[in-house]
Amino acid sequence: MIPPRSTNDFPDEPLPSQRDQVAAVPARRPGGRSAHVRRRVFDAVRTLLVEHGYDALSVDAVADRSGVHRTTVYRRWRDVGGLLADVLTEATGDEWRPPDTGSLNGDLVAINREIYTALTADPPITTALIATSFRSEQAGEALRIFWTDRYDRCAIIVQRAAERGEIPARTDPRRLLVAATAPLYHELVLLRTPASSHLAEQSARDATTAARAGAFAG
Amino acid sequence: MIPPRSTNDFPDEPLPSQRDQVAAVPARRPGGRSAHVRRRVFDAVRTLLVEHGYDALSVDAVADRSGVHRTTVYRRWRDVGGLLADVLTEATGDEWRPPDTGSLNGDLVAINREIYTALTADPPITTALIATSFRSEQAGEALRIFWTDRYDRCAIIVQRAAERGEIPARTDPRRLLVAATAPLYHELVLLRTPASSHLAEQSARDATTAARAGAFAG
DNA sequence: TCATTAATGCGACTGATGTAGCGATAACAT
DNA sequence: ATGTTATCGCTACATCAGTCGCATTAATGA
Repeated sequence: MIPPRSTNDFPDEPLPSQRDQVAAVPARRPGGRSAHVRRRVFDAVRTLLVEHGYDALSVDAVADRSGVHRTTVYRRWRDVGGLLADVLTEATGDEWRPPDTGSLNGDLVAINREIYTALTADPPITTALIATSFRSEQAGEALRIFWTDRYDRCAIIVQRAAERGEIPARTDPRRLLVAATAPLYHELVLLRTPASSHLAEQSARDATTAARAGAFAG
Repeated sequence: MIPPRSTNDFPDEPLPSQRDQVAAVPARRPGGRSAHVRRRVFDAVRTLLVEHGYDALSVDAVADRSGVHRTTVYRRWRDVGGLLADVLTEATGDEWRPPDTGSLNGDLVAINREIYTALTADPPITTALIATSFRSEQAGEALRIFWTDRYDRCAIIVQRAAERGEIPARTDPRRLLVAATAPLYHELVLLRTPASSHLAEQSARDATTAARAGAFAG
């Protein structure tokens, strides 16, 4: 349905072997102008998000704010989902590291507090991103990659806990992490439960208890 | 922002004490035509959903399909979210009962299989409803009510397990049920993980193990 | 039967989203 | 420097969601 589009600008220069071909891919031009457009648009997206929330985020608003023309934004990002996907992707290559508090429960609590903060932030950018992921292929894919990356990085927490002898060695990291964090997303995003701040600690504690009892090791 | 609107048609006749008041609420007319419109529109929604999926569901499409005029649909349901909310509400007053297999794990597996089936159905109506709940107040509220009702009804499962001595008596039903079901929603709806059919059994088993170990009782 | 008036039908209108064509600008190669 | 052309700016257009005012129909009460 939706034609495949690279959200990243100019990820690679054409290979030298391609330069001489007849039907060569058009040469890209990352220099100067395009980069400026990209930066101005991203700044506009972030500014609009934190100042007026997701509802104020339309392609037109971003275009007005950034000074870049409407059609240019549409051409390069297609829609709001593409914009958010690209901004998220740019932010996800960061140096985030999982917590290391010395205990499984402490690590899980730290993670859940981060999630809780993100999901109850105002304006609710994370929730808006999740909502957008249902409407935009690009946003959905970007979010999926983001989460996969985070769960992969957090696997070390489970490994360390196993090495300390807190939990069985065969414990599946992803299952444990999902069990610890999913209730937060479920209550706050899907069920829209009035936020209770000890939800983070509670879910972490329940997951720790489960892991110690040998769950996630089947 | 969004003016409150009753999604249910003619839930109550005006009270006798209101009939003589000067600025009385306009009398409703449930007879014949309105009911026909309602039924035709609902049929159109359901038909479009199962035949062409959520993407084909617009107010205009429903109006065309049902033969009811655009503006009438807009007036009575406001948007697609209102339509879905009303259809869901009509379907939720049913006689659904939680499973009773004789064991906590059996009951949780049965529930999770239902959820799994719903979330992997094609066309993905449940997922579409969740997506819509982010855009429509009415759909969000209807879904919230639906889920709250289901979790309330399922509390009996936890009670029975406690009476059988499977789990501590102080186990919190909702926490246990959320722990058992949330990973399904998380993987299938949010993370969009390629569906693996034993996810239902696995999550149920992990939650059972956790409950036996005394989680959800703090 | 008949008057009243909800509720619907109808067409026109607004606003927002997204696209197409084309000229203008500036990045790159020579 | 200079030509080529990728990219951008601009205008016009198309589509869809949603609303408004008014005419028409039919449910209700008398």
